[in-house]
Amino acid sequence: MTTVGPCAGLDKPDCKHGRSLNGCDDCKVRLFSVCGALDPAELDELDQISHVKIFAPKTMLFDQDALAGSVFNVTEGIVRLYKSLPDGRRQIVGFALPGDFLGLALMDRYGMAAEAVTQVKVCRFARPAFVTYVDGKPHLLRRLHEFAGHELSLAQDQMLLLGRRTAEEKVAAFLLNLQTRYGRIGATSVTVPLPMSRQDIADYLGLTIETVSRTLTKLAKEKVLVVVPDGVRLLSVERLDQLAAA
Amino acid sequence: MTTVGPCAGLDKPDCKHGRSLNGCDDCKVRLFSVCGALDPAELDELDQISHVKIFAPKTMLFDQDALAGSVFNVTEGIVRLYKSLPDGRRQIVGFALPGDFLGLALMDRYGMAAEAVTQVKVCRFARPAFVTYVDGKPHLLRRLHEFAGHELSLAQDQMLLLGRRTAEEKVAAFLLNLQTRYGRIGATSVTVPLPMSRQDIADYLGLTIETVSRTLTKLAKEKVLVVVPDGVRLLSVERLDQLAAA
DNA sequence: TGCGGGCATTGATTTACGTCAACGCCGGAG
DNA sequence: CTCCGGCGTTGACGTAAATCAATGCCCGCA
Repeated sequence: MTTVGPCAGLDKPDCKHGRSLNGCDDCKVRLFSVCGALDPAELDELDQISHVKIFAPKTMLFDQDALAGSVFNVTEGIVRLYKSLPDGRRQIVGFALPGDFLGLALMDRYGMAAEAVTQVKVCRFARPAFVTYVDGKPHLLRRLHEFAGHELSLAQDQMLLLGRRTAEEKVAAFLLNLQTRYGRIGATSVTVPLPMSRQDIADYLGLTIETVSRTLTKLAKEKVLVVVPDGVRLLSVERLDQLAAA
Repeated sequence: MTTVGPCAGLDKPDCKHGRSLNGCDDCKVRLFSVCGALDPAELDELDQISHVKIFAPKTMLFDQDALAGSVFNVTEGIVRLYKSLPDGRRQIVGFALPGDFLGLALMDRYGMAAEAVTQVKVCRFARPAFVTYVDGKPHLLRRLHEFAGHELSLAQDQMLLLGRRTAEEKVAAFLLNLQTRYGRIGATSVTVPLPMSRQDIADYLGLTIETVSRTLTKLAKEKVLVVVPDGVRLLSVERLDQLAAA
């Protein structure tokens, strides 16, 4: 099955110069993602410049301030996006789930680093090719802009969370938010997987691992949730909502 | 000078159906703002749908979650943009200076509230008219998108600040940042005006007024700056850089 | 099957920042 | 000019979360 020639050594046996067998057609996240704005012909064209790539857990998609050579559409797995201070303090600015687009701003440098949390599958596009592609498609640019606007709004919510909420409120909001996002990509459940480490959660919420851990145990003691391996099971979404809202 | 008829009661004697005498031509911030992407003919067209409006200090441009009826380009003064929690805790997500655009995301609701800090002068556009205007102008959409990308990047920097920096680092970064922004709109000086209250600064940095005040006093004692009426004079930008960076 | 190394939890203690409270300054109203 | 109310500063004290420090758990690996 593994081919020789231009495809040798690529991640997937169904490689067709880096694309999956049916290209975007069988993409599970297309409708949620920026690609949802495209008609079949445009999708085909996009297919030509896309490359499927798989990243192992803990590998880096790109580094903070590196030249933005590519943009990505996440199709499987979870990516942590973060900024670091010279002394090592880290702030995770977001977790990218399937359907999320990395490099939305189309700027010439990534302003943050991106690392695979789980195994991650992406559609990669060379930025110049993607920008050229977008140039003749105002509706796609419009869609990108909508996504960017949404991101901006989320970023501002996160500012409110980081600046003005208590540890308990932060954790509650985080869990609910994650549950909602899983739901949108078709994984509705009261069991919320947490593939990222406690350190990741802490760096996302502006806390320490100890505080995250203590807060989860506190919520567990209050029967709001149960801590399970690699996740939590929510017992009272209602109560969690209360905590997160005010 | 004050006209009767359709212009009666408007803020400015040079009113021409809400526009200033020379429209965008004499706009001081045009080149810094999204309008910088437009050629003279387009500018003229934009002029037709713009209305100059003046807001007194402490008046509201729009409220959190209100329907986004207008978008604005700030031409004079300072606007605070904030989100509030039901219990009154507030996070200022940004201060808009001349040249800044409010409603970049073009979404149907403002996600935040906007209040004039000083007297504020804006170009107001009805959102539907503006969206229609943008629709035929991909280069303007591109420019809006660039601005949104920049905003997003700033928001992420602010997350890092809120989540991972100390009070002193926060204040230092805030002052330098503001100085840089004043510089970009042609007000380069080591004296940084602070027209906003201590409460505003605190709500921007995720601190209390007391901590902001104490931190400024501390920096003053260390001869890094001098607190002056409605501002600070920076004595050692170098030292401030050190504090802000790491 | 036992060993080693992350990762998470838990407890004891510290601390940066918040809270509470008093006071001073300044600018507008009478 | 004097009073008043808002804003900023300063000090004393409290506390949420950080730090420091074990200890436990799980999982890959010999």
